[in-house]
Parts: sequence; C-alpha cells; structure tokens
Amino acid sequence: MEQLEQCISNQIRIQKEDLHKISSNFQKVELKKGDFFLEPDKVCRKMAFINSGYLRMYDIADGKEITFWIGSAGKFITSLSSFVFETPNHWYIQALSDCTLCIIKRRDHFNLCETTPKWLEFDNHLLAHSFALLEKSMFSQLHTTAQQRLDNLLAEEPALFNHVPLKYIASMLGITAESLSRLRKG
Amino acid sequence: MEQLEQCISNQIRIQKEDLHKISSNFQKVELKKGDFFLEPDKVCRKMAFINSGYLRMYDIADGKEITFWIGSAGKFITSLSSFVFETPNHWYIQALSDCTLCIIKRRDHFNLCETTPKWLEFDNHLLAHSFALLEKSMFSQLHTTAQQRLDNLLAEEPALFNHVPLKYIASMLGITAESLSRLRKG
DNA sequence: TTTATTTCTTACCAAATGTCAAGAGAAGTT
DNA sequence: AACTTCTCTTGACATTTGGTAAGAAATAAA
Repeated sequence: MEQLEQCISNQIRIQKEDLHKISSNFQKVELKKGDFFLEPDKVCRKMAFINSGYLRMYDIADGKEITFWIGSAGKFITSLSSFVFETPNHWYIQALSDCTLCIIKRRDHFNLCETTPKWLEFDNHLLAHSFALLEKSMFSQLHTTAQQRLDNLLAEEPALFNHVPLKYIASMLGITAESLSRLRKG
Repeated sequence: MEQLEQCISNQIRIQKEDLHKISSNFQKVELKKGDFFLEPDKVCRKMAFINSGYLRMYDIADGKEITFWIGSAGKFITSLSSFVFETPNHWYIQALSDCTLCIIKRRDHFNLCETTPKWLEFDNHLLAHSFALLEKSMFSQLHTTAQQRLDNLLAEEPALFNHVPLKYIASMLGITAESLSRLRKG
C-alpha cells in the first residue's frame, strides 16, 4: 500500500492516521496478463489503484475493439458511472501484463467517504483531475492530427511504447495500427 | 428557479425544504448574446444552470477557435477543474444567444455541500454523469466518421441546428464548416 | 529449438476530410 | 433601404487516414 499512500499524500495534505485508515480499506489483488478486471453487463463495484502493470479499457464497436484508455502504475481505474450509480458497465478492462492492484470495494469506498472526509476530498480531486485529463484528450482529438497526438503521447508516456502492443496505442489515438506504423516511420 | 429545482428532483429523491435551501443559493443572471461567462487566465468561481439560451465553451489552438461543447437549457456549465481546485481556467465560455442563468458561487457551493448533503449527492451525480457523457463523445470521436457523429447529434439535439451557427457545431464534431456543409448536403 | 500465434511493417489504392478561394445568403447596423 | 459583416455553400485540389493483403519480426507455446 506504499505507493497508494504516496499517491494520496501527493495530492492532499493528510495525516498518517487517516492515510492508514484509508489504505486499510484496500486489498491487494494480482492479475495475470490477459485476465479481465471488468467485463460488460456487470455492475462495477470496485475501484483499483494500479501498483504495477498495464490495463486497457476498451469497448467493441462494429466488431472492432476500440481502446479508450491504457492505465499504468500510479493510476486509478474503474468504470466510473457504473461504480457511482450501480448501473451496468459497458467497458472491458483487461490486464495487458501481469498486474498488481490495490482494490477498494464500492461499499467500503462510500463508508470511507462518510467516516474519513479526507478520502472524500481525495476522491473529489481524483474525479476533477480525471475529468480535466479527459477534456484535454478530447480537445486534442478535435483539432490535432494523428501525428501531433502521437508526439504528445511519446512525450508524456514514453514507457507505454515499450510495454504495450502498438495496436492498442493506435486505437487510443483514434487511428489504425497501419497508420501508427507509418507515422512512426516517417 | 423553477427549472433548476425540476432538474435536481429529476435526478435524486429530495424534499421541498432541501430543494428550496439549495435553490436559494443561486442567483439569476442575464447574459446578452456575445457576452462572456468566463475568460481564460481567471479562476472560475461560479457554476451556472442554464435556464434559457446557448453558451459555447471553446479554446484557441494554432490561432483557431475550437468549440468543445455547446450548453443549452437544462444543463450546467462551468470550468470544472478551475472551479474545484481554484486553478486558472483556460476556456472561453460565451453566450451564443441571450441567456438566463442561475449561478451559484464557489463558496456557496462548498458551504451547501457541508450543510445540505443532498446537494453533495446531486453534485456527485452531475459529475459522474458529465464524465460519462464526455467518455461517450470521446469514444465516438475515436471510431466513428464525421457523418455518424453528425447523425447522432441531429438525433440527440436537433434544436441546436436551428439556434447555433453551424460553424461551431462543425468544430464540436471535429470537422471544418465546409465538411459539415457537404455532409448535410448528402 | 521448433512451431504456432500474434504483432508490426510495407505497398498500393480508396475514402474521408482539409485548404483555399469565390460567391451566395442571412443577419445586424446605420 | 443600403451597407456592412457574418455565415453558409460550392468547386477544385491536396493531404490525411483507412482498407486490404502480404510478408517480416517478435513473442508465446510445444
């Protein structure tokens, strides 16, 4: 839970007691490459902090897998609206490599929100921050070329390119694997 | 405040008292077409419920205005991460028509969160719902053609096309005004 | 190691979308 | 009404990206 506590205390001022109380609500879980953290049509009642490894969030449209996001160490991953509203989830979340996760259950999360306001505060940060990130990538999707988006991703998450199949990265950039290959070459 | 109360009670179970307490924290504000609700480099300390009219959220990239979203009656609008974290905002939010807004100030919002848990509950819904919507449009940006995105928008918000310059709609769809014109022509 | 499977690259051609330029049409102003 | 400004459309052409197919390279399995 070391990394998780680190991550939280990087975002908000918090005392050790609260930090421990929070992290004691998480459980360590290991996933093997290819395992699913989440599948469609189920309610997602867990949220994970990624200790190590890569997970991808994808959906299938017109028979093709569309990778929406790839999560790496230090990030949180869940199906947000399913987690919050207990509505059926529609994403696949699959381990791209062996992963170590810290998982909090929905019920524990909401209890913790009530008993430990600092967790609520952190959760708000997490939400607003995720929202801003999504806004940013949507914005860049609206007006940049695939080349620019590739350059940005190379600058921001270079490690991704060594640890994750390029076809998933291509999909996340909104292009085909072939196009990514051409962009990388040129 | 009629519409605002309606909007809230459509989302969550809430008693009249709480509803009134919440809506009494909002102030009615009128904007003329062209007025700015928000400009870059300022902290956004207000959130608006749109009673009537249209507002667009945009940014300038490479000298071009990129319209990110167009808000209409019944929606909330703010610069979320600026509002939450008091960080400098980078969006323009401008009235596309005369608008009537119900505005809540940042301070009042956070007070209300503490004194009226129902407002916090609604705020959570609003956030998660906004996130899901953004996810959805990002996803469609990743794998659909401009034609499909246009068809979706026509189905979901037909009124937009009668009340808002098409060039902004084009931008929001990630295409040029010329392309939109061609797609509409068929 | 050998084999099978998955991933990545390349070439060719097609489709989607962008850019530029011109003009028509609509809306706002005087 | 006359004028100005903004918005929308259209055409010609350029650029970007996609689709298909084949094979090379890398990875996983036997």
